[in-house]
Amino acid sequence: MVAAKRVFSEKGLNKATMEDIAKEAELSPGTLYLYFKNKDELFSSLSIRILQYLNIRLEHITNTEGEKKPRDRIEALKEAMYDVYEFDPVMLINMFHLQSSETLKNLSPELLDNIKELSQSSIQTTARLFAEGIEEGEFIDEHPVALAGIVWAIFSGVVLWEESKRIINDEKNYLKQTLGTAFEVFERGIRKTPAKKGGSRKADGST
Amino acid sequence: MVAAKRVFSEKGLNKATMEDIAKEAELSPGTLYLYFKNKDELFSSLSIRILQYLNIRLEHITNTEGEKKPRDRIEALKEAMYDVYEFDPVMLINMFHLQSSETLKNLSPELLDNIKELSQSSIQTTARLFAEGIEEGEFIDEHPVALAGIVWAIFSGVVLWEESKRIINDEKNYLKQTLGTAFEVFERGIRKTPAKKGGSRKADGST
Amino acid sequence: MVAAKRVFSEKGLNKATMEDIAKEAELSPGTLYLYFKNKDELFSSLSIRILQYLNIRLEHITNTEGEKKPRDRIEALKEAMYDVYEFDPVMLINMFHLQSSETLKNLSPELLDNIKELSQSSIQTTARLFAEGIEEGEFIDEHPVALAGIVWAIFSGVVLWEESKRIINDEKNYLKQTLGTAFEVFERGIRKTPAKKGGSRKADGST
Amino acid sequence: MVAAKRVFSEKGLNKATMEDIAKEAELSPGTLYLYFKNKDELFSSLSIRILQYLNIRLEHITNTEGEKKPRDRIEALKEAMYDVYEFDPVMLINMFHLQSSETLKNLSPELLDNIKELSQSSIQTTARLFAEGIEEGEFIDEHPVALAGIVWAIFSGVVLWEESKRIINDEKNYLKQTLGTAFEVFERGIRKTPAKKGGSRKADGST
DNA sequence: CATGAATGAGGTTTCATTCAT
DNA sequence: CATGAATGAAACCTCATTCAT
Repeated sequence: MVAAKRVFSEKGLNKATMEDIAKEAELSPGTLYLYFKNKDELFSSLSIRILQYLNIRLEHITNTEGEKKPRDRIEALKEAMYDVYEFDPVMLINMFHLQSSETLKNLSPELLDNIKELSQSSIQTTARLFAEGIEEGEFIDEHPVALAGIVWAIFSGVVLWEESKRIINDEKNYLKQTLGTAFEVFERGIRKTPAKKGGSRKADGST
Repeated sequence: MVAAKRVFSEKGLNKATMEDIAKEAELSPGTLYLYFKNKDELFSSLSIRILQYLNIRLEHITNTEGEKKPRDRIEALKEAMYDVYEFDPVMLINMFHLQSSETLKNLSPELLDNIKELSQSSIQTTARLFAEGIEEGEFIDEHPVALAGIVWAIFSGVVLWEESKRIINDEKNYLKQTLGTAFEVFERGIRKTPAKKGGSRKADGST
Repeated sequence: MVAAKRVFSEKGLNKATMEDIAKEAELSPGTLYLYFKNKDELFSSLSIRILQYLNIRLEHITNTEGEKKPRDRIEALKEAMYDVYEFDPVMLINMFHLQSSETLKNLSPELLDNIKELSQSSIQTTARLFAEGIEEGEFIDEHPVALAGIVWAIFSGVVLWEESKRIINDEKNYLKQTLGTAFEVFERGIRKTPAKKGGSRKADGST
Repeated sequence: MVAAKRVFSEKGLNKATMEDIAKEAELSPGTLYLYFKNKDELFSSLSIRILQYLNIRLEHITNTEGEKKPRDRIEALKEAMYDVYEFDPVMLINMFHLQSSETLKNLSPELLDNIKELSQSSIQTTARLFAEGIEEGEFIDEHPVALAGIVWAIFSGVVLWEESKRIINDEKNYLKQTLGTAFEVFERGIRKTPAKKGGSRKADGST
C-alpha cells in the first residue's frame, strides 16, 4: 500500500504500528492481514517496490547504452542510483536497514526469494556494464561482479553516511555532491588508462 | 557491559530484552537501570566503545606514519577499519543502524554529544591523512574531508553489503576481499599520477 | 465501568492495579486502554459520575423548590449531599482526594474541563439557592458563592472527618448525625432573624 | 526529618521516592530505614509533627482564656487553625489525605496510637472551649465534642476546598477569607442569644 | 552508625494478531 | 471482503527494601 509507505517513512519500522498504517490506508487493522501475513512482510513488500524500481532503471541503462565511454557508463549508473534515492529516500534507507537485520529471518520463503532474485538481478545487470567495459579494454581486469558489489556498497554507504551526518550534526544533505565525488573517484580508479584531461571537477564544498 | 554486547550481537536491538541482558550479566533488571538510563542508552554506550576503538586505531596511524607512500596510507586505513570490524562485527553493524535511526532521538544530550564528538574526531583524523597526501602532491586536489567521508562510506557500505549477501544468499563472508578491492580502486582513483606498475593485485574471484 | 468502581472502592487509587480491574471487569488489561488513556483517567472518569449525580440532585432541588422556607432549603441540600454520599461513599472520598492532588495534572484537557465544568455548575446551582434566600431577606447578606463554597466545604470536611474517625478509632459511622448538626448550625448561622423556637433538636451525643 | 517534609511537600506522597528524601537529607537510603520502619511511617511521622503543633496551639488557647466572650473564643480557634495551615500548608493537606486512606492501615501500632492520642487530645481541648461556653449559657446546648468535630471538619473542608479551587480553576488562595466567613457563620450558629450588633463583617470579595 | 549497590517483584502500557460478525 | 473490539503476552521501567561491608 502506498499509505503504508508514508507511515514507515515517517516513523520508522519499529515505531510505526499496524493501526497507524490501517488508519492511513483508511482500512481496519484486520484487513491488512488479508493482504500481508504480518508486519514484517508488509514492510518488506515496500522494500521490494524500490528494488524493482532500481532494476527497471538499471535495465534501461544497459538497453540504451550505445554510448560507450566508461565515464558515461558510470555517470549513468550514478544518475540511476540517485533517482532511486529521490524516488523515496526514507524507504531506501529503511531498506538498507532491512538488509542485514533480524527482520529478514521472519520473512516468508516466497518473499525472501523475491528479494534474493531482485538483488541478484540488479547486481548482474550492473556487472554487465562493467564486463563490457573490461572487454573493451577500458576498465581494469577485475571481476565484474566484484565491481558491481563495490558500486552498490558505495551507493548505500554514501546514502547512510549522509543521513547519519544529517541527523547527528544537523547538516543539510550533501548526498548529490558526495555521491558525485565518490563515483568520480571510483570511475577513475577502475579505468585502465588515465583519463586524458586529468582534472577533478571540483565538487565544490562537498564534504 | 561486555555481556550486553553478547546479547545485542545475538538478537539485535529490538529482539533483545533487558531481562535477557540482565540474565547474561548475572544481574537483576533493576541494576541495569542504575548504570543506564534506558535501553537505548545502554545500546548506544556499546556503539561508543567501538567508535572509541576506531579513533584509537586512526590516531595510531597518523602518529606512526613516517612511511609516506599514498598506497601505504590507504592500506593502513583499510587495515584499521578491518580490525575495527573484527573487533566486533555485529556491534559495528548495529552501530551503522544506530546512525540514521529514530533511536538517536531518545539519547541523553551528553551521550549524543559524545557520539558527535567521536564521529567528527574520526573523520578529521582521516581527513588529515588525505590532506598530507594532497600537500605532497600525491593525491588529487579534492577536499580532504570529502575524501574522508567517502572512505568511511565505502567502509560501512561494504560491511553492510557483505552482511546482506551473507543473510540473503547464505554466502560466506568475503568482506576482506571486497574491502581490499574497494580500497585499491579508491586509492588508484585519488592518486594524481598513475602507479608505476598498472596492475591490480587480482582480488581472486571475490565478489 | 461499574467494575472499576468496586476495585477502587476496595483498594484505593494506589493499591488497585489495572489487572485487578481488568479481572473484575472480565476483560483483559489491554482492553481497558481502549477506553481509558491511562489509570488516572479511568479513575477520574468515575469521579465524574459522582459529580454528575450531585449536579442532578442539586438541580432537582432548585426546580422543585416552591417551598420557600430557609430551613427547608438547607434541609434539602443536606439530604442531597447525604444521598450523594450513600450513592457511593468510597468513591466520594476518593474524589475528595482527587481534588487537590498530583493526579489532576495528568488528566487529558477534555477530562479536566469536564471536571471543572461540573464543579462550577454544582457550586452555582447551590449559590442560587442562597441568592434567593438573600433576596427574600431570610439569609444574611453574604456573597452567595461564598456560602455555597462553605456548605460544600462543610460537607466534604464532615465526610472526611467521620471517615478518619472510623479508621483511627474504629468508631461506627455517625456521618448522618454530624452532618445534621453541622447543617443546623450553619443554617442558624446564616439566618437573618433568629428562629422562633430557639431549640437544637439534640443530635443525641453523637460525634 | 525536616528534609523529608520538603520532598513530600513538593512531590506528594506517591511521587516522592525514598531516594529523593535521602538525597535531600544528605543521607543514604539505607540510613532512613534505621530511623523509620518504612515509607508510610516516615510520612506519618511528619503528620504527627503538625498534629503536635496544633495541640500546642489549642492548649495555649485554653490556658490564656480569661477572656470569656464566645466570639473571641471562636476567633482564637480560627487563628490557631490558620496558623497551623501556614506552618506548613502542603503537609497539612497531605495529612488530611492521610486520614481516611489505605496508608493508615500499614502503620505500626505505636505510631497509630500516637496519632489516635493526638487526634483525641486536640478534639477534647477544643471541646472544652465549647463546654465552657455552654456552661456559661452562651452557646447552644449541643454536645461539645460534636461541636468540636464540626469545627475541625469545617477547617479541613475549607482547606481542601480552597486547594481544589486553586488547582482546578487556577484561582488564587482565598483561604483566609473563606475560613473567616465560615467561622463567623459557625459562631453565630451556635450562639444562644443573637449577637447584639447583627452585622456580618463582610469578608469582602471572598468566595 | 552509616552506606549504597543490588534487588526483583510488580506496575503500567503497548501492539501484533485474531475472530466472530 | 471487511471489520474492529478484544486479546494477552511481553516489554520496559520503578522503587521500597535489604544486607554485606
